[in-house]
Amino acid sequence: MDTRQRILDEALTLFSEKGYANVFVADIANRVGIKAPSLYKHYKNKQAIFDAIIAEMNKRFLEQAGALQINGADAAADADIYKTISEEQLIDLGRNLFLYFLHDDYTRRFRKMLTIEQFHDASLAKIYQKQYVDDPLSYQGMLFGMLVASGILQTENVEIMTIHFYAPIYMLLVMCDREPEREQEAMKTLEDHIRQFNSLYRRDEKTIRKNRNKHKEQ
Amino acid sequence: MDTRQRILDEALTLFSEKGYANVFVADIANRVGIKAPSLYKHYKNKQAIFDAIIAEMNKRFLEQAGALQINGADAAADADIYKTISEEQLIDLGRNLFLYFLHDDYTRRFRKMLTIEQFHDASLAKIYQKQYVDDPLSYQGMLFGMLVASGILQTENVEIMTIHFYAPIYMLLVMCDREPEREQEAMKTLEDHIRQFNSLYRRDEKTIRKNRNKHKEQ
DNA sequence: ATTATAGGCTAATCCAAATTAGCCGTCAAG
DNA sequence: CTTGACGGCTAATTTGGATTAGCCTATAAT
Repeated sequence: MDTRQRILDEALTLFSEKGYANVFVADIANRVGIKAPSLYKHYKNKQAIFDAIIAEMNKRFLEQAGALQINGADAAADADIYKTISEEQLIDLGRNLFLYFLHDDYTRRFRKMLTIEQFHDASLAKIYQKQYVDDPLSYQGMLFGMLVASGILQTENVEIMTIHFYAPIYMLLVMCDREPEREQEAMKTLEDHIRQFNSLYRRDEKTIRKNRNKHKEQ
Repeated sequence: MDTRQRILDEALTLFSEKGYANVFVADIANRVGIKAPSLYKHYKNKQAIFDAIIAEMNKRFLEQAGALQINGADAAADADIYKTISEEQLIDLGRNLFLYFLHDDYTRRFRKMLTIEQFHDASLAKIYQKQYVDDPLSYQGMLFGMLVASGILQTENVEIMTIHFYAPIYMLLVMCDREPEREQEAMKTLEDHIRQFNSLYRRDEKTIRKNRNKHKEQ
């Protein structure tokens, strides 16, 4: 990794721990192994480092969105994958989402930084909201929409069902950001949550039979 | 309100919008209507202002906890109140919780400040977690425990049920902190959420009958 | 070989913001 | 009526930290 990139990396680490205003240019330089003035060979000033981090995130984010689009286009195939999704697979789905967000180094640091900086600037708030709330809901919502369509799950309102799935994951995630020592507890809760979610929303045989009867009556 | 108190008040407002490090002592003084050096007649330094805010919050918080204890002690009476809770009353419960957290000026500013400062210091993280996650869950959990005991709601796991109730409220709350213009949307979602929660967990007549049969069979 | 560029360093410089010094008016207690 | 504490002000002072100036070396291109 070249110096220019290492600066971004170390700056992100520091910003995510202390917030922009509490990080000194000299701190960043130190971690990179150079002196503060040398930073200015790479970035115009401190703000430019922050902006570059946001820009890089936007880039990664677009790539990721592109990847998701492909999955979206391939919805039929995805639907097949999940057509027979078991409780254990559902747990895996949630656990993977959770652990990816929690442990992916870049995602985690970026989220913590945005948590601190979100009120400085409406645009940062929007990025946070999109990346850690709206987009996961929209992606999961698409998935659950398919599961409902194929009769695995049942609900009158897929969006609310998706919130019921994701909101606990989100709450546990931000809990672990602030109290990492509670990760074990969070994993346990996460699993219990998804089991209960599954038993609440899964279309069981009885219900299917009941619905058939309803059809006959009409 | 005396000057000493007004300083805390204005400081909290500013800290909640910009974070401690981005607020200048002169900003606080300005809003109070005095000059920066005069602040030092009331507080030793900037940090002491922050500490006093935390101390005051702890005081208010203990009072509140005391009040809750009283309710807890009076659990039998509370149980009566909720024994016949309707869907509309459940929605009110959630809406009130949500709107209190969102609109109570002190709570809102304090929460935003802690959001920004939580990673500076583990003790701040703990306060946040306790006040906006653990305590609401524990209080709601107690309530739902009673509702289950009195046969209004049914579940195998009250804690998870409580998370299913509260996590969406929490997620909508922090959404409104960062994008206040989405409050209307959040209120709508909140209501839909609770209706669906109600229909998922309410022990309906059919189920009661089913359970009676189960008893007979045994 | 020469030169230009990239990227590092040390030693200023600059500046904003916290804090201190020291003065003054007011008012309540003696 | 006078004195001392309270709380305000202006004018320094201090300081920490961002940024600039100017120099040096290595390396890559001509």
